[in-house]
Amino acid sequence: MTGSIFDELKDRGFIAQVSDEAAVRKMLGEKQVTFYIGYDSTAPSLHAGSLVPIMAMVHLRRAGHRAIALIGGGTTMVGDPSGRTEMRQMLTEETIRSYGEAIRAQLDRYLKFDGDRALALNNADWLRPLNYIAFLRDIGRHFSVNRMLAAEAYKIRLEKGLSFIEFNYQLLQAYDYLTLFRSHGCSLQMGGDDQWGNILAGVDLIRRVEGAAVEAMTFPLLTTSAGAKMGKSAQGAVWLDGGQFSPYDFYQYWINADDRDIGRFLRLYTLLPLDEIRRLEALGGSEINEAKRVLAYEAAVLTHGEGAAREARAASTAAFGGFGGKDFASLPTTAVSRERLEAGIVPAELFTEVGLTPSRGEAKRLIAQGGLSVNDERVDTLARLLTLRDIGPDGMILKAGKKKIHRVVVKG
RNA sequence: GGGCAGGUACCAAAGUGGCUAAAUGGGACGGGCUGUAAACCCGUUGCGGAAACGCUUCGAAGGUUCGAAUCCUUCCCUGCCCA
Repeated sequence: MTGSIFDELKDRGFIAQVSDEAAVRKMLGEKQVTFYIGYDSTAPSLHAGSLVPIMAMVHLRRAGHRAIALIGGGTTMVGDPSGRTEMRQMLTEETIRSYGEAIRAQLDRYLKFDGDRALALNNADWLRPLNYIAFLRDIGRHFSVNRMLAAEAYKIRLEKGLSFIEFNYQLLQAYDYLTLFRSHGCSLQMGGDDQWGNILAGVDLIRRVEGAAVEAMTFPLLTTSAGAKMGKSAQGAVWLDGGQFSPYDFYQYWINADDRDIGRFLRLYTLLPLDEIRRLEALGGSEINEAKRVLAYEAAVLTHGEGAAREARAASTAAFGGFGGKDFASLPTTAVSRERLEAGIVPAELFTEVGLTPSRGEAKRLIAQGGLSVNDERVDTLARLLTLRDIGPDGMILKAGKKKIHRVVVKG
């Protein structure tokens, strides 16, 4: 048991609000605590925005505590209105189930579910069978509509519209906490700061029903220094699934971080000791790129494993570094048939085909603006055909803008 | 259930019969400068086409018209007020 895990989290910037700081510090320092974080199954993969709660679980688990990752198979059917301007799209049961499984598998990579110190549960197991009337009488009566309506989380929705189904979300989440308290002795719930109200509702419910004191803690909702939401890139969401967002792109996401974010990100998204982080963030000028490489590599190791992280780093160095090994093999690559290359392909077609541009029109626009290049030579005419001759020993390197790179090789 | 106001491109928001692929702002993207950063400057921003031009888009479906985001009908959805 690491006595100072609470302070470690605090120093790393993980803590936004705590129900009772002294009590939480004490319990985390004295005994094994069972804590939980819920993940709703709204997408087939988690993205970089979920990394903070994941890292918090990793830290706590390493410190000897017991982690419960709660897959929201039941709550996702209702949809959390907190902080949203509109109602979530309703997903089918089947979709929710498959998303939930994918997310569970993803979390397993960080938490290593062993059924003892780290376990994955699904709230569909206890929410689905609920009886409406019984639930209203046992649980619903403890909730004050007046108080709920006054909550910040509902403010926007009271202006734009809030349906009854969503209004129930908080009760279900509170009931989750109660259930985990009863079945697993769970006494700490964490989540993003937008979950504060929902989490406290659970704390209250447990106090009223069980007369027990349990705790709550939230993580800051991060934006980048440029004001963007965490986890959005030019390519869209920064998925943690390598199939949806390649390790190379993942690595690049961190490399491209704003200078001002480096220290913060190193603390949150790597397990490096604070001393080392302080050294890295002190680097000035272009040397800060060294810190970015460490951040990108460490983050990639945690999410994609050491091998993939190495490859991503090598590809990145090859594409941008100038010096060092020319390891283009790890760049995202597409194979094109020999026949088509012999005939020649117009750039707009090939760039769009490999996904560097969303449409031919966009590709043409970029050509007109000097934004496309092949083997580092600017494409300045729509007509220039790309052929076998453009394929070098490392293939043909296509670039859209300065940062989006793709490699084309001959098929077979 | 009744009354009123709305649903326009990624978002916000103009447009009320042809000059509108649709003003403006934000966002995003590209170029320049740099350090694969920020700030700043310039540019682009429906799809196809080298272009001429064609095609699809203004909640949905029908209709009027030479011509519709704009007029009519029905339907779906949202907000406000009343029940």
